[in-house]
Amino acid sequence: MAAPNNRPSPKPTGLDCRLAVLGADMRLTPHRREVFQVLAESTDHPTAYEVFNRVQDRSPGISLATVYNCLEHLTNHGLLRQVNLDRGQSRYCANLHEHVHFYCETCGKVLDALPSAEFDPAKFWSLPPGTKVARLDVAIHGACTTCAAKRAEPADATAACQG
Amino acid sequence: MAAPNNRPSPKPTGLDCRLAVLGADMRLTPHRREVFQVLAESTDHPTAYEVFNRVQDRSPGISLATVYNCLEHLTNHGLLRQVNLDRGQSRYCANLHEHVHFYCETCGKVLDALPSAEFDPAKFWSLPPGTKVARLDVAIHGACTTCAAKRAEPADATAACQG
DNA sequence: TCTTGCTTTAGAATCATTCTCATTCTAAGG
DNA sequence: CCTTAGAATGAGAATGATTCTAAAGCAAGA
Repeated sequence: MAAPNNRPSPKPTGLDCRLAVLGADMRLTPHRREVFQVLAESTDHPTAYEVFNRVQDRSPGISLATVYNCLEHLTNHGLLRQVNLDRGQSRYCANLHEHVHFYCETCGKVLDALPSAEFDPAKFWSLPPGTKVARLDVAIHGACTTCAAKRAEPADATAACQG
Repeated sequence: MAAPNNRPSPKPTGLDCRLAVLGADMRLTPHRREVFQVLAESTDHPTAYEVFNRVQDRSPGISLATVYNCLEHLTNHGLLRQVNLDRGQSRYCANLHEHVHFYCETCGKVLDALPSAEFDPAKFWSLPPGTKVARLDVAIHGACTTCAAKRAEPADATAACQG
């Protein structure tokens, strides 16, 4: 059953609705709610450790292991997306709309990029017949608006590295 | 510690040409050549450890650290591509043609998928104006021909998980 | 030959993540 | 309210991939 917690939220917010609907078979503990809430309020794709730091403001006693557990559960239940760019720490994202990630190689910022057109991977890349596509993981690497502008400035001679 | 470094390549093969042209400013040591050769002969996107094992057949004394060094250098000089699918070991790929990777979530196989049509990321995903795209990292997750066929068989009832 | 600097090596160190296990909490039944 | 089974939590250990360190090795130029 949808596990309405013992007493936490007096009125189900949009957030809780989402949690209730999508994670129907998951026990919604306060920690999980707060981990999710932190992600829902973030647009910067925080790492597990950053989530840990932010959740600590509300739940000072929470442990990093619990944050990892919560992130894993929420991800497994389709409430979060794990974002892996290169090697290094995983990042997490509560934006469940179909989107891809843009990674600024200069400042490290990660942006969501929404699809602006219909897109069928099988149309653009030749896969062996019979292959079944489950999901597409796209990371666009480059320079964000700010960094691209900075690099274009004539002030720095070393900027002439490449187009 | 037997390092037969005193012997440069006898005659430049196609492989060496490629190494010479692309890695112009890189010293081409025997170990680097062999690491590259192993990758050039592989189509299965081996991990660093798998490369290590294969290189050991030719250079029994090579260390894992050296393999990592070589992989890093070759990657930095544009002779190899590092492939990161989810978290876990990086894989390496000597196919420098524009392509993306298909990852079979059932058997773990990684296939190259060549573009079958012109493709402009900025056309399909809305990026802020001024953004500069350097490269696209696409991983198509799904089931390869063999695994998809197995799953479709009526023998296993649990296969009905999803379409 | 001597110097200088890159390469290689073994092992230690690092870092993110996962695991272990004792403890605590939750939901349901009495 | 009390009990109980099972899930969640926390602290710290363990893991595993990768990187770093320090000490040789080797190559090319002076």
